[in-house]
Amino acid sequence: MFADERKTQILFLLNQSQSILVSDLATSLDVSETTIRRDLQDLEEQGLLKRTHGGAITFQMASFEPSMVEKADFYAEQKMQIAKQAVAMVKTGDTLLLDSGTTTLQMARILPDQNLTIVTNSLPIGTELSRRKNIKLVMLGGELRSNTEALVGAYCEMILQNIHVDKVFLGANGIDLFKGVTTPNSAEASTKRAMIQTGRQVILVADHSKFGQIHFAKICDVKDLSCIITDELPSAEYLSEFTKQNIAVKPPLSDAWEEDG
Amino acid sequence: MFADERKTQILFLLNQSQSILVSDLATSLDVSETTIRRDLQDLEEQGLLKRTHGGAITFQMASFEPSMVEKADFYAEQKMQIAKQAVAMVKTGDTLLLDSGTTTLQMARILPDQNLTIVTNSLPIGTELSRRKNIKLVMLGGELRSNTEALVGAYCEMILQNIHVDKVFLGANGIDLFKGVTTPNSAEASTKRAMIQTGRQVILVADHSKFGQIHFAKICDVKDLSCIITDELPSAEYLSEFTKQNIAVKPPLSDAWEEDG
DNA sequence: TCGTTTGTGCTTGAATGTGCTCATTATATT
DNA sequence: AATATAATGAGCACATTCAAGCACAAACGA
Repeated sequence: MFADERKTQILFLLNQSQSILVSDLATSLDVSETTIRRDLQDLEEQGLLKRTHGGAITFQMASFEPSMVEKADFYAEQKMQIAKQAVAMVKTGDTLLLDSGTTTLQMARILPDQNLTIVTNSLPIGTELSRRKNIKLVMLGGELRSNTEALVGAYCEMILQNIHVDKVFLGANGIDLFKGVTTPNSAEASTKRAMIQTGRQVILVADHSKFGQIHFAKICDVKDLSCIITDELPSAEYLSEFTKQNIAVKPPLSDAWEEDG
Repeated sequence: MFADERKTQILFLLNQSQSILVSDLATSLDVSETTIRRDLQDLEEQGLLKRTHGGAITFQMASFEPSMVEKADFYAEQKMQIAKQAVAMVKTGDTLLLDSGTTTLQMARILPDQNLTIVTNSLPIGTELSRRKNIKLVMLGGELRSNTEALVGAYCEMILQNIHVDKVFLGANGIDLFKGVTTPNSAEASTKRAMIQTGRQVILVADHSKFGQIHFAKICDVKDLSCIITDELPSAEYLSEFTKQNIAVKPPLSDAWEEDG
């Protein structure tokens, strides 16, 4: 039996049972386990299955996303990476402003229960943090936008004009070198703009898909940011511009960084 | 079964019941509880579920989790009666202010999905109403008091000074003819006082146990109320005083009432 | 024939997955 | 508020599986 025949056979067997053992394959195909492992490695590189310890499984078996998780949020894992990076910037005693958004919500979830003051305009973030003992929570008020569960408007901005925080963690839908940071809704853009005014450091959290996107309402220019946390380095063009404007860019993989911006 | 298969299975089971026990998972997946805990830890890190003591819950579930205050509520049934009475006073198009508290939370839950504007300083009420399509929600901002999940303080009152509503539904801990309406916390009392200023009609929702009680911080005099909704008629002394001051008293059993006060 | 390439199997140290124990912490009970 | 009960996390031990390097053999072209 040729190697390619064997690989086809492996895929056939796998599709029947959804998961399969290296040892079983070795027995039934009458080759050593080493050979099977090499085959599985090839097949995984071709994206045809997912290896596990002791065997392999189909992608349907491996991926939780499609039907399982309610929100078909494809970037859930990346957002968690970004959230971890962001949380790493937080120090005990800090006063933070968390904008509404899924990434900042993840941040709130993994925020350590240390002495902190958190300001937010996001209802779910508020609910999440309301149970924490060592976190002092200040909600911004205002009208609720139901799509984003964010509070916006004049009342919100009225409070923002009266506070000052150490770090603002901002979400956005698009980042473009020329058009700046943008979002679809103008009321939210206005609120986000007010948020930027309240913070010494403005940190944008955005996955790589946001680079190059442009949406209706402009929030600010790229130069108004102190730091961008993302999951994948943007193109050299973006990077050099960020460097020129002294904006720190933090992808999740690296470890040590300076904490200025 | 491989670890990844097992994790997929965990998510599948979790999505069916919204919450799940470590012990049940260990039994049905035939591994030790230690292993299940490790799986849950991984899944939590990926942002796919929220761990609790003894198991895990979905994020949707997490925001519904009843607060401590609500659990230990002996008068739940009475409060539901009061809430029904209160909701009966609401008309389409009304602008309402809902104070924080378990009775007003019940109100929010049974509020018909008609054209309404609701202002509230309660985080759980906000969460409850955020899903309603025909209700425009305005959150008051401010610092969160963790016992009551109410927003209080200067920022809250700043917004209150800028709004006006048709009806204020107020909660309190004590009602006494001489000492007035009282609550244990002075910050909340101050906020409630500001609420009273914003409304044409001030409706107090309070079960019968509150009559005669006096707490630390005074909110207002009895005469400042337009209406009291309760579950059991108070003593003749109270009733005659209320009548004298033209305050409507509404126990739940009766049906027809005039809607002035 | 030789040297090279390709496929396969073996060996070994390292990595991974799992379950157990026990001190600590969270929750429930009184 | 104090105690009892249960759940957790950290560390350890054990078994299994893996990756990488080496060895061997068959296939192939010169």
